[in-house]
Formats: sequence, structure tokens, C-alpha cells
Amino acid sequence: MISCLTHTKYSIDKQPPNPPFQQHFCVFSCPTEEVLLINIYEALKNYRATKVQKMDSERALLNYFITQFARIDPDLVVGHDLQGYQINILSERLNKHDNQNFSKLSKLKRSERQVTEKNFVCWKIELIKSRSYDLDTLCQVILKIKENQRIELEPNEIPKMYKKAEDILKLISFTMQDTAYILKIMYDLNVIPLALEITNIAGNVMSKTLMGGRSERNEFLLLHAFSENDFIVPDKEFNKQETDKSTAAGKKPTYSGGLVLEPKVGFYDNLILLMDFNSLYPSIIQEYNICFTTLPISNSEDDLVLPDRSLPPGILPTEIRKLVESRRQVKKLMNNSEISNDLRMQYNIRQTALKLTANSMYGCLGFSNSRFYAKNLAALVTHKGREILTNTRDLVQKMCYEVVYGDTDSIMINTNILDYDQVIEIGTKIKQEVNKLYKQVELDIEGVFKYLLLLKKKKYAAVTLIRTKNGKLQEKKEYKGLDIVRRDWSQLACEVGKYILDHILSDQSPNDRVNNIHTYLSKIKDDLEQQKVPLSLLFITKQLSKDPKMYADKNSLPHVQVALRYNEQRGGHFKARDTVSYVICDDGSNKPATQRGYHIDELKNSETLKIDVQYYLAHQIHPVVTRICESIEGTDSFQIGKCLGLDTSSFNKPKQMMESVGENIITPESKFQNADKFKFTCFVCKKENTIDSILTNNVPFLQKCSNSDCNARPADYLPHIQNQLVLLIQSYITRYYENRMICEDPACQNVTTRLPIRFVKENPVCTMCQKGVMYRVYTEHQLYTQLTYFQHMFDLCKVNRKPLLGQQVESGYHALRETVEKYLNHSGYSVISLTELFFDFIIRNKHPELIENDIRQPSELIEENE
DNA sequence: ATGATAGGTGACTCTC
DNA sequence: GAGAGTCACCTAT
Repeated sequence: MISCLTHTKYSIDKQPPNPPFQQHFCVFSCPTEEVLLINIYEALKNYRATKVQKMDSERALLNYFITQFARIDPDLVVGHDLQGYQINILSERLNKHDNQNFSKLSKLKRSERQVTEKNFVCWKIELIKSRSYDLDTLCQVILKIKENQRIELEPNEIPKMYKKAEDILKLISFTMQDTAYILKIMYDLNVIPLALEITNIAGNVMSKTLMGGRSERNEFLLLHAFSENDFIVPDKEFNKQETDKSTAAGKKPTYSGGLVLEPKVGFYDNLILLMDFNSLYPSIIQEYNICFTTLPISNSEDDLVLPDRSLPPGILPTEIRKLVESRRQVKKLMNNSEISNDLRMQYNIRQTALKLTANSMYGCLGFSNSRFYAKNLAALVTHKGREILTNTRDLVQKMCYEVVYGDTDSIMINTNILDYDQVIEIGTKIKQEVNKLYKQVELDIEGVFKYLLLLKKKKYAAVTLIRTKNGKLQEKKEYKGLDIVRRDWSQLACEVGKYILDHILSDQSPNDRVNNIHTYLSKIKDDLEQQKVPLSLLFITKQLSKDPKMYADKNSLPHVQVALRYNEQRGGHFKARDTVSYVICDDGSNKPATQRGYHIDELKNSETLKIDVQYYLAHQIHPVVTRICESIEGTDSFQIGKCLGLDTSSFNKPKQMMESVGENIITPESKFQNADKFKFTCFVCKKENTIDSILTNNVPFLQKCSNSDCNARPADYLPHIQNQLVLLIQSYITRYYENRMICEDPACQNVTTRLPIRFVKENPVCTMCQKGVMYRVYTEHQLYTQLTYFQHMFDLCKVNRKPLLGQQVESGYHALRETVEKYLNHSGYSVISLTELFFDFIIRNKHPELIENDIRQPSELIEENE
């Protein structure tokens, strides 16, 4: 069966026509002539939706189609999965019937030497991102049709549809409907206008644009540019690289790329400023005049010499400049409020095409099969990119702002404040400072995060704030790199993960957050066990990177096994670059989960297969949720496993309470509320200065004595202050080593400096009342907090709005901070866990001189402490 | 055959 | 069995 829609006046540079097509037909023949469908002609008489032709044989069907195709003589043919499937079937059937009219269609075959006039839309393009690219999914994603609105038949079901006249009519409807969907998808994506714009920019052949391959477009653009400037272009074969034998998968990078800064992992509820360089690589090429005409070309990554500054702009930078300038002009035209929507759309497509072209220039420099391959140029671009990012980070840090992350062309800055406008102000200041250093490269404010959960390099979630036209702040969630944005995790795992993230990225008490999460997980477990979860949420989708038959080791690759079996048993046609969806089932076997993947049709047609609930709990939901909650207090892998009803016996023990975890959530005010303030006497007036922050009434304490009658500048007698600081710190340390312990029972109040022998769990039992547990009067934690407080107080970077400070004052603070840090670095507290500190207790127990004299039950010592 | 590299994760194999 | 090394996928930029 073949169905076809045609439009004879389609404009490639205008909005899609309405109605979408003018003529239509459907032609079919029955697979076997044994089936006598007496009533089919009768049924067709009443079918008015389209013109239907019933042919007596496949040969006649093909003849009819070819005649119609020749009559229509299309310039553009649109289909879904044409290349590699539909066209192959057509040509195979034509060959089989040795059709004399074959030549009329020969233009279909790319192998023909004759230049093809037909343009086939085969764009696999970057126009959309989708979990899968089968027609059903595309209809849902692009046309927004509902999940079961379109009927998709299993390949093996189709022949059965020819046994009844009413089924044939259904089949005709389905096919016509699909044809209309395909056309609508192409219209909605603006495929042709965009391809036309790109083609006009690059100066290549439009059919090649539609066939994909950026490197050829890039090649044409440069060929035009070089010949206009009277250069001799490189021979097509000149740059041919040795074909890498392991091209399929084992492609190793040949030079270094972008720099990714080590993220300061955690949850932030301050405003975070996101800044990035606009089109960094195109800007670098212009900034440093990187071109084939300004530098020698080599294949060595080490040749990183900049062009002489006196050289005139090269061809490559000039071409990029033209693209960028055109785009700027088109965007200006686009924002004119007086133009029609038609024109605005056209401008928008054009500026998109210009951006895509400018951004693809760098990639082609590093592409080893490009005619303009120049590895050293590509390496120089990325080298400069790394340098710029590093310098920017250092500069921002020098301005006393905390950089928490950055990737290739962006940095995230923790502003430590909550006011949106102030953050924008800071961003503007940073922007000005950075942009002083470059002519072309330009840093800009990209956004402001209200919340940020930073998990790993390239993995984070955030709530962005956007200022709307009426001045209000709008929130928008963003997820980057997390499991929940990947198609190789089931939608169930993604939705559970998203739910939990949304709870973390919201105003809730930490307690409510964790409780909500745990309750939700238990509910999901119940839903899954009671089969309340829709099957479609359980699909796991993976792409075949090569033809399924070409995999050497398919045992651990479920999607490959499913594809092979489906092709073999159910008339499927999975091939290289197709996506395969499968579910993990309990099939009664003991095989590993990787060998229990099944296609949805296999599950539906089987009475023995069941969803493997355990797999989804333990290998889909658990890892996804655990990773998201990694830096959230109050839950961990063990807890999450328990909620999901997993066997937790093999899990790692629950994490030790670490002081550093969640530090970002605690404000300095609450953290240091019990710490002592810093005091020093003025060298001149002898009055005591009490310091609780770096500034008092916006005046730094090193600038002015707190005694208003005293005119001394404390910074002038810095050594005096330093010495007082040292004595103070030493007094705290002495207090810690006094080892004074107090009984928890207020009625007892026993105080001792000797460690009792009897312990209950980790706690020593009071020597006096024999009941209460004893605690240190001054703990290592208190000492550590005290020292950290001083460090914090002398740290200029912790001040949000720094007034202008003199050099002497600034270096004074620096010296005080260093004094504190000398002692802090000596302390093991920040690196040693509490467990090890308790071990320290035990060691002391083995020194008799430290132990109470009245040892009555020495055996307990061994027993308790072993 | 048809821009690039950086990075995380799961599953397997091999080694000690 | 822990760990390193490999492949396969998918994503960020």
C-alpha cells in the first residue's frame, strides 16, 4: 500500500501552505490473490476520504505509483524513515518485478551518476531533541497528539489486516493519517526554510543540506571565501587522513578541549550568578586572528603560537565576523514591532541559520576528514578558551567573589546575597572588569539562580529567576546532565527523580523535605508492585550506534538483543542509529537483567512475562534518587533503599555524620552564635575593642579604634593585635587540652580531667554518680568553630559589599587571617573523622597516668574498648 | 564516512 | 572480591 499527498505550489521561503496539500491518493493490492474480497469494491464505493485504487497485483501497484510519480514530477519528496528503509523497500520490490519503468524512478538512487534533481528530506538534524525518533514519538512531541491517538500496528499484524474489507479501510485511514502527520511535522519544524537559509549562507547545494553533514557546508563557505580572495584552495585529497581502523566506537580525542572547573558540590539557597561568554570560540578566532592565512598549518597540538599582531584579518575571522554582523542586523530587523509575523518568522530562521553556521566553524577545524582540517588551529582555539576561563575565574576570585563552578565558557558565582538587583549589579561590575581585557571576546550575564543543586561536573539542577515585563520575578526550573534528562533511564525513574528534585528546590523545612521524599518513595514502591504504573513509564530507550548484527558483545546490551529478536521474529526493521525501547521482565529464568530486556509487543503478547519490579526499584529508581540526594542531610542510600523495600543488608552502613556535609545550608550567623568575639586593647588609648564582624557600621575595625575619642589606626600597630590574637588562640587550645569533662546529670555536676574507664557505647560513665555520661566541657568541635570564626571574621571575601580599603588595612586583615590559618592547618579536626577522635580516647586509656586511680574493674577496660 | 572534546555511569573482563 | 581497564551511551559546552 502506498499513500501520497501532493502540493503543487509550495513556497520554500514562506510559511507552510493551508490547506497543507491539494491532491491525495492511496493505492494498494492484496498480498495473496487467494483471499477473495467480494465486498471490497462495495466498501470502497462508500469510502470518500480519499481516492483509493485497488490493484490486482503488486506489479500493477508499482506501475500505478510510478506513473503517478512521473506525472506529478515532484521537486521535493518528504517521508519518514525514507533513507535506509522506505526507499530500500521500494527499490527492492521494483527490482524483483524487473520493472521496465524503473528508470523513471532512478533518480531516487543516489548511486546514479546523473545529478539528482529530487530533494529528499533526510535531515536527522539538530532541530529537535527527543527520546526517540519513531513516528509515534515525533507526533507526540511535535504535534502534541495524545499517547494513543495514533494507531501503530505491529509489522506482523499488517498482513492480517487484508483479510477483511473493513480492516483494509482502517489500514487506508491509518496510512493516510500518517502521511498527513509527516507533512505536518515538516511544516511545524520549518525544515525547508531553515535549510534554504543555511544553504544560502554556505553556498552549497540544498539537497546536500537536507542530507545532513555540516562539514560539507563549511567546506563550501570557505571555498567561496578563499577563491574570492584569489587563494588556491587545498586539494580535496590533500588532507586525507589515515583511516582510523576503529572508527566506529574507539574514537579517541586528538587534542584537548574545553576546561571544566571542579564544582563546589552542594545545595545553594543564596542567589547564584551565571555568566557566560557569547559564542566563545567564534570570538576567539576573531580576537586572535586565527586563520589558515595567518599561521602555519600542522597536525601537532603543541604548535600553539599566536599570529603576529600586525597581520591583517585572515579569511576565517573575516567570514565569522560577517556572519556575526549579519546576525546582529537580522536580529535588529526581527525586533521591529511593525513587521508582519511572517517576516519575523523568516528573520528568526535566518538569524538561527547564521548562528548555527558561525558555531560550526570551529568543529570543522578539528574534523580529521574535513578539507580544511587544521588540528593546530582547533587546539589553539581551545587553548585560548581554557586560558580565558582560568583568567576569568582568577579575576572574579580576586574581586572577592566565590566561583562555585564553570564549564568551557561559563562561570557560576555564589553571591551570598538574596537581592536580585544587587546580584545583577555585581554581574555588571564583573562583566565590565573582564571585558576590559578583550576586544571581541565578551562576557555577559546569563541568569540568576534562586536555588542551585550542584552534584558533579556537568550535572546540576537550578531554579532560575527571570524578570518579566511587569517587573515581577518568574521562576523556571532547569536540569542539566542529571539522569532525569537522559533517555536511557525509564520515565518512571525520571519522574520520581524530578519529584524529589522539586522538593529539594523549594521552600520547605529540611525535615519536611526528607519526610515527604521518604513517604513518596514508599508510595511509588506500592504503585509499582500493584501494577498501577503505566507501562509506557517503564520503557528504557537506547540508540543503536551500529547495525544490531555488527555488535561483537551483545549479551550485556539489552537494546541490541531486543532489536535482533524483533527484526527476526516480528518483521521489525531496527538498524543503525534507530532507537530501541524495551522493558526489563521477570521471565522465569535466572539470567542477569541485561538479558531480560523485552520489546513492549513481546510483553503484551506473552502470558508468562511480567515486569521485573525489583529491577525497577533497585536499578532504576534507587540509583537516580540516591545521586540526587547525595548532599542532602537526613537521607542516604540506605534510607532510600529501605523506603523502596530493598534488601539493605549489602548496603554500605549509613554515612557518619560529617560536620562538613551541608555546610552550605548553615548560615555563618547560626554557626558561630556560640563562639567568643575577638577582643584586643588599643595600643594608644588602652581601651578594649570587641569585634564581631569585619566592619562595624561599615567601618573596618583596622581603620578606626572603637573609642570615638581615640584617633589611632589599629592597622598601624598590627603586630600588637597579632600577638593578642595568638595568645587568645593559645588559651583556647590550652582549654581544650585540659580535658575537662562534666557529668550530664545536672544534679551530679562532677567535673574531672581524667578519663573514666567505664564506657556506655562511645561515652564514658561518670566516676561519681556512676549513672550519667560525661561530656567534654570544651570539645574539639568548639575549638574548631572558634578558630573558624576568627578565620571568617578576618576574611575580606566574606563581606558582601566591600567598601574601598587602603592597602595597609587590606594586608592587615590578610595577616590576621593567616595567623589563624596557621593554627587551623595544625588542627586535624577538619580532616579527621569523629570516629578517629574517639580512637584517641582509647589510646589515652592505655596510659595509666591519665587514668583514675580507683580502677575497680580493669577487665571492663578491655571489654569496652576492644 | 560525512564538526569537536569532557565527563559520568553501568556492565563487563582481567588481574592480583 | 577489590581495583583497573574497556566499551557503550548519553549528555554539556
